[in-house]
Amino acid sequence: MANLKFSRQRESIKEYLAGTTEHPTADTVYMHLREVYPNISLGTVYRNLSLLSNTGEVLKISCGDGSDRFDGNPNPHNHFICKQCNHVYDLEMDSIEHITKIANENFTGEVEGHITYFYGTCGSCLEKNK
Amino acid sequence: MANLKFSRQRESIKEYLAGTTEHPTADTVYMHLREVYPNISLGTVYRNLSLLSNTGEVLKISCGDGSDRFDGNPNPHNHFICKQCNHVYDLEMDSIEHITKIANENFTGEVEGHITYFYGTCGSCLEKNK
DNA sequence: TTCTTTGCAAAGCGTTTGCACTAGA
DNA sequence: TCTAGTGCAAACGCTTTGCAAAGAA
Repeated sequence: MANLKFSRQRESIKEYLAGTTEHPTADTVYMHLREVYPNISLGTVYRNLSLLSNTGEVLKISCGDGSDRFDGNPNPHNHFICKQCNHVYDLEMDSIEHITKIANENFTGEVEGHITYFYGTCGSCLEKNK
Repeated sequence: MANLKFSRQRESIKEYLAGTTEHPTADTVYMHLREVYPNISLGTVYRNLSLLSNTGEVLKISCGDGSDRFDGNPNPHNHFICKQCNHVYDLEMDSIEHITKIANENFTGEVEGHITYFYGTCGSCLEKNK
């Protein structure tokens, strides 16, 4: 692809994402980056986030409820979205990669993979509801 | 919820969705409805589509690539999205509902279900690529 | 009549883009 | 130097919304 040059801003975005498990939106990333680079623009954040998610260094989570979220952990793992507080959690669970094979069985085409989001109510919301 | 009154437009939207396997976007629905109701507005289409997807009569598919798609088949089934032509196909495959149980095993909260989209290359795109 | 739905147009929201300038190699 | 990245602001695409008029019960 194109030549990449170092950029403080991009580095800082990667750093921030690597250090949080919060799955922030682009706007949240922007808010945090502004503490370090007060002049950074939202456009730069978007440009770098899409660049990083294209190279696979960052994961883009499109849960279809408004804005996309980003995950600094590039290793394959699953996500849980709380219906109540909308928080996104990482799931530590056994692999479900076999479902791709199941999908392939009766399909005239090539199923390469899948995107799965689990939903329900998270622990702290269950607690609040009591 | 609220009281529902009959509406020709809503009925026509349901009818159109029930008669296609194309998983159209709101705009596509609008284009088709205009052939029957030339004065129908995009707002009406959006209002009815979200109403119908709330009651469960219609399925909303948010694949995160721009616009949402709608499916007139309310029975649980899985979808395949072609990376090349972006078409959405219904998958006839064995149930994968057990993955919800797998997700629940080590999670402090309540996993109720999941949304899964399979992706890859569809049959007709594979054919074209030859 | 009463309350829902409509058409229209404007606004909203997240995201992308054009451009002149800055900064990394 | 040369090219990639930046800040800014405007534009974009999809969706939602306010409002007065129309339509169903």
